[in-house]
Amino acid sequence: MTAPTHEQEPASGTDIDDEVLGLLRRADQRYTTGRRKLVAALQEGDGPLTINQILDVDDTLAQSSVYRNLMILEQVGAVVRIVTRDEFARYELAERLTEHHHHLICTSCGDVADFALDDRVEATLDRALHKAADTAGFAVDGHRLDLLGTCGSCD
Amino acid sequence: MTAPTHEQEPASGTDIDDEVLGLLRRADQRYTTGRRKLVAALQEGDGPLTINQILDVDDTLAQSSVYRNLMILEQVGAVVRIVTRDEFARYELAERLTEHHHHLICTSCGDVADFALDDRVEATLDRALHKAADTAGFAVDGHRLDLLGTCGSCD
DNA sequence: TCGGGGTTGAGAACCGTTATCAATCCCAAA
DNA sequence: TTTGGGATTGATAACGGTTCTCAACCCCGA
Repeated sequence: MTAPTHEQEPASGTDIDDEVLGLLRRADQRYTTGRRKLVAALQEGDGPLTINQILDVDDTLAQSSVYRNLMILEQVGAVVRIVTRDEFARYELAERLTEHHHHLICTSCGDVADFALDDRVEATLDRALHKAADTAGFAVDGHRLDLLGTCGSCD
Repeated sequence: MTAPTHEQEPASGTDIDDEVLGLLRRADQRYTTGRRKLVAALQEGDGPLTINQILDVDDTLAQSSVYRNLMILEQVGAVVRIVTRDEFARYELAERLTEHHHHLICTSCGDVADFALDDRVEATLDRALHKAADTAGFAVDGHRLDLLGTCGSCD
């Protein structure tokens, strides 16, 4: 989502929890058990998850709480909300907690997987984007690049 | 939306109408007055429009008909539905009727404007994307690149 | 001119999401 | 440890963008 701060090693495991804890604290929010389970569920998938996918991963979570906590985690900067083609929103951990990446969106089943671009390509892209934005009087704070097509399991 | 078929000159004015007419005919659909007005409204804006923006441009159109006809025009390949950040979908003429381009999405007011990238950048990007998609067993049929930031009028 | 299938448009229904609010939990002070 | 009180939870109602319904209308062909 955000322009790459190249080579910020991917925090993993409890590192992510620490980071999320800090982000929540900064906003006078607690890192409750439910929120921990939510973050854990998001770490599971290899791409952004819908609410239903989250509830499938952990059926001890309540739908309304998941919605509310995802909203809070997004405001705090720990989670990003993504809308693709279908009617469901998807959520994933913010790049500050993972790595800069893009999405493979399957136009058949709607599933979304992550992928990364070569750093060199990413750099030239970033340069071109900033130039284009400047001429349009637009202040960039990130870009979003998705690939549309058919995933392996839909062949 | 679709990978660039470089240098297909932008059909304009009645050319677009002719093209849309053909697309509709091929699906046994008529190009009625309402649909013509809809296509005209989409040509107005310099970016994808929401339903409300369309109704503002032409208040003789009925909301339910606009929704239905946009759906039909999308199935036929004349229009593309776009979802950005907010809760409103946006619609624009398909690239086959215009030109390959990308979107400047203002995270403040939600407005969306078009912009194009240098052909050279577009080409290297396309190459890198296809390579990435191949290794993921993904059949590409297009990409989507958006710039997120603040537009001029929101400074 | 007439017949009939496509199209229209006002309103109802749908469904993902958000707001509500009483019950519960958890931190901090005593 | 106990207790008070504000944050959090979760079942449910409300919301709103979009889709569906269906009678009235239009338009093309015979």
